[in-house]
Amino acid sequence: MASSPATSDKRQHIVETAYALFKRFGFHATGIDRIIAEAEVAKMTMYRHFPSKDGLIVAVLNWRAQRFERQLDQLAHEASARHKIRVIFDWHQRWFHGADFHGCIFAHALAEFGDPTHPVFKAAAAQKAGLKLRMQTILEGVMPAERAESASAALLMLIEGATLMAQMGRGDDAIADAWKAASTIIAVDDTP
Amino acid sequence: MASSPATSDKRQHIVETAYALFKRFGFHATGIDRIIAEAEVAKMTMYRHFPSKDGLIVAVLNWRAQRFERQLDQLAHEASARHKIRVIFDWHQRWFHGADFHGCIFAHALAEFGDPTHPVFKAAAAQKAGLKLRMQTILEGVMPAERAESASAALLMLIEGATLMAQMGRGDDAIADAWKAASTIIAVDDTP
DNA sequence: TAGTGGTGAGACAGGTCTGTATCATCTTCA
DNA sequence: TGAAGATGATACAGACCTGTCTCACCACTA
Repeated sequence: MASSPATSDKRQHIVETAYALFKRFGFHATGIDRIIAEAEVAKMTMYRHFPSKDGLIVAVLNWRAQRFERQLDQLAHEASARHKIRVIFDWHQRWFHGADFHGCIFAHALAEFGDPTHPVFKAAAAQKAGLKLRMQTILEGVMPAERAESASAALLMLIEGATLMAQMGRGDDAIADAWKAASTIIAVDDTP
Repeated sequence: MASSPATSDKRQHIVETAYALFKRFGFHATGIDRIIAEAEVAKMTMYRHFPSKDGLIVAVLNWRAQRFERQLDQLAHEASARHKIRVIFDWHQRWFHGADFHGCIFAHALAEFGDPTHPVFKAAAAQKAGLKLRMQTILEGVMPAERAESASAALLMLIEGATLMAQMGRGDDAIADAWKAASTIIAVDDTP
């Protein structure tokens, strides 16, 4: 092999450990020392795999975004557009009920790195754009492209808003109300 | 007077200076030294008015929430519930176009202080609850209480989501799409 | 056996952070 | 004039931050 398996293992272990700490305590509040202590690796091991803390954050966000996309891909077996959207909302409902739910790490990244030119900002914005594009593509099958564009934007806003509500402890009502609104949007926009 | 006017002036000046820095650079990334340098006050002056940095943050959030409520109060002169909600959306549209718009500072506070028992978290959550209650009260005049509860939750999610989109540079489309969706929600829920 | 690459452990530099202490200065009002 | 309170300026402590450096260790391989 080009690289030994132990190498990739260490790197991935650091990414997942950092993810758990970032999402719980935030990016600035989580120090390198805490990450390497929790991951039980030497500091130099971390800095050999990632150029800097910001580089690690970007790697964490990209890994998390890919996992998110993969999970939705595996669930996308429903026939109708309405059901496909519903599957996405259901995924969020289950996510809200997870033990270690602390809000959306991408939204948090946007909050802590407000500069649009910053790599962390870009990585977080890309995840949002990906989710919107996914829903837009689904809706384009049942409505004009222009309507699919604005409807998918509205659905994304509902999901983001629901995630914020869930972080404040109202996850159950949030996703139910969001789906009620989403259902209305799809139904109205679906019938020209 | 009980306290000299200069006292309140200094305190308020610190609050507004800290607000400008917090919303632009975040809470953890903004140090006390930078706040007092920008405000041109001594460090002890700041610590005489606020018990700690967290105390200053809470004071900033509470002041900003009160200003927000005051601004909406002044605009709430429309007759119909639909127009009253529209006024709130319009306020956000103007906000998005402001020169120093960097997203919602309350959402950012929730992101950086994830502990629900933390005073900063509570102050931020209170602002969201206040906005929802305002819209809920408006809607209760034209629909059953139960529907007003879930409709106001959906409207809040749309606003929060639109604010996130605006932070990513899509403010114009965001508020338009949000209002389109909101209009549908109000219209459908309005006719039983 | 000897070399090679990944790793662990920890010291270290240079800077920044929050919060406290000290003392001089200014304004205000009696 | 004199007292009192608010403020400015600055030094300081103790902790934490990111990132670099050195050296020893271990597994594997030629």
